[in-house]
Amino acid sequence: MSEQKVRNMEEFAALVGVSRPTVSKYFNDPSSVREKTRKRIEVALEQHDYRPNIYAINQNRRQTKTIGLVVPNLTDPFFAAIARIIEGMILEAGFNPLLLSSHAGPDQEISNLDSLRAIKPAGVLLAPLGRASKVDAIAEFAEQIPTTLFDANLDGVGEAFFGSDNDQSVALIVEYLCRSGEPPSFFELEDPVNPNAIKRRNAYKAAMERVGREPLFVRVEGSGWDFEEIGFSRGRELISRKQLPTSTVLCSNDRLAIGLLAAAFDQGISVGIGEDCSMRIAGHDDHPFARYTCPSLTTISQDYVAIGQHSVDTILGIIERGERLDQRIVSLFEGRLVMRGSA
Amino acid sequence: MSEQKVRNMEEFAALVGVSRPTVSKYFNDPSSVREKTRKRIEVALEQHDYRPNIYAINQNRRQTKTIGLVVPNLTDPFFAAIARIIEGMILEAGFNPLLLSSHAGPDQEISNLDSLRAIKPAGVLLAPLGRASKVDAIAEFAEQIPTTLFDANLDGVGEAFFGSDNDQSVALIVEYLCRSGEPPSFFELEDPVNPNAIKRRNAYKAAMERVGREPLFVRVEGSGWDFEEIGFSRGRELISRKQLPTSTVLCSNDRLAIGLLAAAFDQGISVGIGEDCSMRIAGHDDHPFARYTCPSLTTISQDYVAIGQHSVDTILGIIERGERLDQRIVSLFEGRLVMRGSA
DNA sequence: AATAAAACTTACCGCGCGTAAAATTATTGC
DNA sequence: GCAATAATTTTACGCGCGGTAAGTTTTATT
Repeated sequence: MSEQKVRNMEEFAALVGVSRPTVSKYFNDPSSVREKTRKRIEVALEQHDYRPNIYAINQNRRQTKTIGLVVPNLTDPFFAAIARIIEGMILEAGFNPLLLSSHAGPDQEISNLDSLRAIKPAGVLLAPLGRASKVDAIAEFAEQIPTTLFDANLDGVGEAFFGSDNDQSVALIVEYLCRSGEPPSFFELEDPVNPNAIKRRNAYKAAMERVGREPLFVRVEGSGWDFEEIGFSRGRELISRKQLPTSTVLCSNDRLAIGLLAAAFDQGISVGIGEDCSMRIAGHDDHPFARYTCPSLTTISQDYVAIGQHSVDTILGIIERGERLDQRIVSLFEGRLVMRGSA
Repeated sequence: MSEQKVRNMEEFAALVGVSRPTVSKYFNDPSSVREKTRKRIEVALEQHDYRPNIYAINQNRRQTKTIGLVVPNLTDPFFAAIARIIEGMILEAGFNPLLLSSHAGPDQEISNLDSLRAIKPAGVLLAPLGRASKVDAIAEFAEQIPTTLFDANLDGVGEAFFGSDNDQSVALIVEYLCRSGEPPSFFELEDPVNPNAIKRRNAYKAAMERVGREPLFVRVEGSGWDFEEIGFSRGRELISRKQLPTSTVLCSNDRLAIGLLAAAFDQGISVGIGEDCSMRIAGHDDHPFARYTCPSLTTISQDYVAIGQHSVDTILGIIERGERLDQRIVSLFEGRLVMRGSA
């Protein structure tokens, strides 16, 4: 590696022995220059480790090579896992992912979009907070920058939405629970912020009615994203006061279920499908930790590889074609029943 | 909000009625322009929502207002939590955090540093992978851009290291376990990648010897960051074959402990401090989920607020002064014993 | 070898801002 | 009220690259 420092593309081009525009072409698309030239540039590149100034590049380009990825809460391992998968897909497509977390706050969500606006990304994949989101501001953002939603839908916002088919997945687990024992009650927040929660509530009701059972809701107070804590503290109260209507409980998501499992343990209730168990608990999402709860959690696994891939492909398509979709796409993917020890 | 779109600072300055450089000064430091001018700019700002082009800004600045934050694995809720805290501190200091995850891979770690190099951050906070890290490349990076390490130390790399005092924290929990029952054996990976793991191993040995007990190591095979899985599968084997040397087990970290707890449950072993329990399990780190394991996990809580704050303050100091530290700082913070149900 | 096509060079402009130095304006002391 | 000084603003220049058009050289084709 040469000691000489290359200050800009002009200097680097001189070292290579070609003109600056040729070097510029190379960096935009190495295959757009002649084989021989490419080799020469690449040799020089190794000797001087020059890299174009990213700010100067993006100042003039209409579009950057960045794709924004905004998730509601990175502290939630579920979203951390999805984010990681999608990051990989973006990289594979030759773009740079920029991951931002809204930290469960609508203001932070808007602030993230503002940051992205400043960066002029080619596109954005957004998993919105849901009902807490400032929809108008997000819609305005999506007008400016190609945006697709995933996980949670906001009606009419963005080019597309990819998520889970809660009707299908909840029906799946409700039917399983009914088939294998007592029909479940539904454990959820009284006033959920997440649209999925509302869809699951309705899906549960419909599924129960379909099998001729009366839907029973256990609605607990609690706000925010501290689901484990809510599941634990409210669950403990309910169990100790024997206020649970059934001994089989389907939770609106895995994190609530993890809290409820802890509450049951705390109250000396053994959970599971064995003869000696007095309670069954199921969740939804296949949280990364669902495998290691005690007992391991029966749940629904979302197809987030499909969700991620469709989100990425859609945004890439829009970027390539340079024009928006004629019609907003909404596509839902089926969940898979993951049978474990808890139900 | 006016409909007229402001294209650049020139136009915006014209609208305000001052020169462009004055506006530029305002954005760099609002207090650097006269009160009257500031007010006028701010009024115009509300009417036209202009924002300077971030690429044009950074093209000419020697230093950007970005601080890089690299963690080994965002999928690990422990790091997700730390990252979030540090992000907040960076924001509070008036800088923009850029969070990157190394996804447990040395190549990704280097790739993250390369990305950061392109962005010319004012400073970087790096939690390295540890022994798997490509130390030379990281050291070279730290020469170019002010960098402090946290969580895991790499000898001599970066301006400073802030981490936990494993000697103190492990002694604390070893002494507690010895005081309250059978002395613990130490459950760990045979060949750990994390420097903390090695320090904890040694700290355990020293602490046991100090109380006049023989250190007993349970070393299991397994690589990577899939600690729960390793703890679970290896733990299950050990328990079923009755190969654990003691019924009190101190795990090298909480994630291993979570796996081991699941293994114990799987094998019908009741864990906890009650009369009817036949095993005690403790961890280290106070993982966000440690509160909701069954039973809840007795562990050591790292003072990552202090770790984060010192990391941020140190890098800010270097940035402000514009020069590196005379001497590398190494500062360790004490852990706190968190007594819960498992031990 | 003639021709066409591809690749490259030259020359120029524009992007949106930072920054040092010069010019202006405001403040202070007397 | 006036000069001296300090604070603020303006002038003037540069940053490192993208993009384009016209001209030149190289390569591929026949």
